[in-house]
Amino acid sequence: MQDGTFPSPDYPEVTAPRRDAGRGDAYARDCPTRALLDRVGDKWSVLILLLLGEGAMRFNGLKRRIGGVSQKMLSQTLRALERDGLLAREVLPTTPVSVTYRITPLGRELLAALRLMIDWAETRMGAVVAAQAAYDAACGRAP
Amino acid sequence: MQDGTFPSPDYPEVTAPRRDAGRGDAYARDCPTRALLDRVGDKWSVLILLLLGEGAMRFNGLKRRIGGVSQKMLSQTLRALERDGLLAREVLPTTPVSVTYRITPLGRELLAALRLMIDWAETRMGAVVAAQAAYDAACGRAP
DNA sequence: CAGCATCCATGACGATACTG
DNA sequence: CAGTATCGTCATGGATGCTG
Repeated sequence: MQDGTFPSPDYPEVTAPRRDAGRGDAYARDCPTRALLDRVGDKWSVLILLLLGEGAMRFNGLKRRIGGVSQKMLSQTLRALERDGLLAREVLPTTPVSVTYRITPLGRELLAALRLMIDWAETRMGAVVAAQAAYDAACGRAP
Repeated sequence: MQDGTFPSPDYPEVTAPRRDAGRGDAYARDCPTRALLDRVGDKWSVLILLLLGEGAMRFNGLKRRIGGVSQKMLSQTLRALERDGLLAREVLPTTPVSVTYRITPLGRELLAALRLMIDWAETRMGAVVAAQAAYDAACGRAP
């Protein structure tokens, strides 16, 4: 029971989050960077790209490796990443069908940029956590 | 009417998004990287860091430059970034008070990593949009 | 000027059940 | 195995009004 229109109720739009695009915002937010950050900021995309960076995987393989993702979110995120051209989906005509997901060159490019962020996080989030503790000590419950 | 407990209803937690941290997730999601991606993925943080990268600014200055942010989100995001140690808040005792926000060295580090992502987006999001169009043409409404 | 408090709409996400 | 469909929840974030 589907009339065929494409975007399902919660289909993630990548190009334009459909804000007030008419306004002349000083710093436009429907720019490519915002779209990328939306994708990268969601819960599973980066995890999936990281895993597929190690090698191609099947649906349930990903599900097991991630462990904590619902199959709704997994398939939804995979479809979005495929649509973005960041990964490729191959259907092998076995019985039952097996589907393999593989990162594309474009996805690998993004992953490289992503890894710099990840490296920064792993070396410097300690400083961030320390700053948070200092902030909370000073303002949160000061005597 | 506030009993003094710190986290307000919608206070952004950076360290742990309060998932099922008890589970032994194969790929833990309450890692520093996830926390960073949550911050970076929200709507205003990156924009604010970029603006403050150009120079210190006041509250309403930021609000004007961004144009589209509510002051709730602006102050909330600024407070979170300050708590993370990514920017500093200085109160000048003028009349009325003026408050200046300035990026910290830590914030500048993050901004540098961020800029690589932004550069990637600006050069390669064209390819992503093309992939989306191809995907939609093939699956969305194919004859 | 620089915020905080409150209400409310949307939508992201998870749980569950069902299919080829 | 690899999904789709549906429903409920809860957080995100915008609008509005008030304060020092």
